[in-house]
Amino acid sequence: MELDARKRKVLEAIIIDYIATAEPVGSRTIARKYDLGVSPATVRNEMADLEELGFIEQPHTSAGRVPSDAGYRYYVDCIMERTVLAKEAKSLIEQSYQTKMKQIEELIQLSLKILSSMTSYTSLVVAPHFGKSTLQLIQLMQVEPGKALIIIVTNGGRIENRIIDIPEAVTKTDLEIVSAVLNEKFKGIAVKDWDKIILKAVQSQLLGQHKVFSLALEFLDSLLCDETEDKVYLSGALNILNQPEFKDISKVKNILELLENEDVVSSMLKDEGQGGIQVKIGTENKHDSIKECSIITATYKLDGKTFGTIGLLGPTRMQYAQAMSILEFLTENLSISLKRL
Amino acid sequence: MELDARKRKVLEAIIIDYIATAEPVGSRTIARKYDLGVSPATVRNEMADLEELGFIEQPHTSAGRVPSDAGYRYYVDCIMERTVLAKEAKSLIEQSYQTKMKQIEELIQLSLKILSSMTSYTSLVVAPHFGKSTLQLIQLMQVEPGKALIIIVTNGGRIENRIIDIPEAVTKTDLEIVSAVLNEKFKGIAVKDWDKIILKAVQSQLLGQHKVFSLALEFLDSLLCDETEDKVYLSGALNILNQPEFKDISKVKNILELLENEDVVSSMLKDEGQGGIQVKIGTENKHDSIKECSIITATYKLDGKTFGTIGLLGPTRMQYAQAMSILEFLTENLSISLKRL
DNA sequence: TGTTAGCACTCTCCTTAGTTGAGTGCTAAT
DNA sequence: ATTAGCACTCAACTAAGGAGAGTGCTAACA
Repeated sequence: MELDARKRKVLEAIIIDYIATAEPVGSRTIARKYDLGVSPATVRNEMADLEELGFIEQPHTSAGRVPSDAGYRYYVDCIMERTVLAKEAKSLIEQSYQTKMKQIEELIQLSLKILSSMTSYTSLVVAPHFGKSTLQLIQLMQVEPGKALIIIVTNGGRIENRIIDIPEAVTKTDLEIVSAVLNEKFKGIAVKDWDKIILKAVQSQLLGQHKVFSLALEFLDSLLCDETEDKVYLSGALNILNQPEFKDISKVKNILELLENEDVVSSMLKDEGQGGIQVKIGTENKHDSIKECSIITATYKLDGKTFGTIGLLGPTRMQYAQAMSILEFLTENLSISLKRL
Repeated sequence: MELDARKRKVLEAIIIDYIATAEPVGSRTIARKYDLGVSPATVRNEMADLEELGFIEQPHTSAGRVPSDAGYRYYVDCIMERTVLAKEAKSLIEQSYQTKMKQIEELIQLSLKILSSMTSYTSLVVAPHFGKSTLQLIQLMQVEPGKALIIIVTNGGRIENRIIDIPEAVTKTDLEIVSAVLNEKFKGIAVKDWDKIILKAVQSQLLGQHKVFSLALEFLDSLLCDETEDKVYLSGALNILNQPEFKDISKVKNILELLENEDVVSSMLKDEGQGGIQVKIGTENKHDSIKECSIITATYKLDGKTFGTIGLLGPTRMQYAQAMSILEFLTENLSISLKRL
């Protein structure tokens, strides 16, 4: 759909003003504040056209106009120019990533904090499927007679552990043998590729030797089941409370409840499609409680492969240009930092 | 302070009714619903006395009465009888603890979920000071050349780990030697007793032998510093949104922000004093944002010693009797389950 | 033909005034 | 000591009357 230059300018003005004020925008305001060099009457005519095209709406007859979801969509796709981040903002992000971090989780948490504090929106991460990681180390050790600690380390510094009961007769040496065998079998292999068949095969092959093998394999198996779900992190959820559109407590409640449900958040973010920065505006979201929200998502990489999704949730009246720029720049930095781990 | 029987009955009726309805209670309601066998006029006289004593208040002249913090206090201390939990409630709790759990954290999270779902209040735990735990196992292992994983296990199944950089020259055997020495030095000792002096002593004693020692000790030292803070868990924070007294979004915001601050939550709960069940009502709380809330706390034990605090946060208009009973019963069960770990 | 001034019209928001009803405190009778 | 009766108070609701912002339409203008 092509709009002539003036209509674009009017639509842009309405959106920018509404994003800033959260108040319906009138023709006078536009004519004055955004010098289009035409009278309010002309603007009114343009507005009538824009309304017919579905880009703006009137809350009631005598109110100004408010952008519709379609309006925001057109703005994001065809009008908006990505903000060039101020040097200070860039160096703020870069410096935050300077601190040494040893765990992938810390990096993610840091990124979320930066994002939500810079944008005042809620930031979300759906962290990598455990299955995509490769195993770096698996080790069993005795904690006390009858109890062993089993620990695995994957690339990116993710660590999982559990204490398991073992027969009292099992010695440290036994545990070391088991560790050695498991390491040999699984090291360097992506967790998702330990599929049940391999696990079973190893299990039957080794079952005769030690009960411990089967317990360890049980743990690995449970990881496969439990950790098939993505892990969800979020930060700045309370920022929602600052938005005037959510002064109504029941809306807030619905959204916060949605955010507590990891599956839902995960499905909200994961719709990557192309990669790059994605924007979902208002009703483009599936879940009812966030039909007045927009979500901007980006993906980050580890070992060259797309790993997780990071997103920003705000009202449809969102600072798209700025938020997208920040998210883009931050995602780059995050990917670089992950590489260094 | 002694109240005569009828005043106590009137106060109790007011509190029970207000807890149930969140509406100011009038004399007529009391005379009718809670059969005291007297007329509203008599009740009015009693109410005037109770108001003078500071146990109830009038929001405005022509409204009914509302309990004051002092009123709740008197109710909790002198009038209320602890609810006897229904069998179903008890067995619900007991059954929840039947599932096998291997980590102290899982148990805590479970307890919180039970609490907040049974009471509809927000439940909180301030988890044991790391320093109180004793070390069960410390182990270093190589992840890849130049990187080692250091892991410690304390009683109660708490596990901490970190990946540290080590000189490439360090071999697996070196790491095992270091592990062995550290185990020997620290095993069975409470973390808080690894004070800096001992750490330093060990450090200077061993520094000559391996760089790894000093790195490992650095980790232990950082645990001492970082983990002096208590760990805070919470569940059901959104339950606050259901209370009519918090329909005002700014109050909710203040409270939720308070709950995000771990130090504050920790200071809110830790005021154990005697042990047993403690109640802090309204303005008895130090923090302004929860001056309209009450907190019920209890402590749970591990190895016979008081370990952590578990609490319930709700409006001052709280189901004290029921909440206290649930909390008490659950705390017992939690302590028993911890023993089994 | 596109732009603009003018104007009547609409509709929300705010204020004011009146009404209702719950609940009190006081007084006098029991 | 208790209670019935009554006048009084005050929040909450309703209705009515501006005020103001903004529109759409028409007619004049470049």
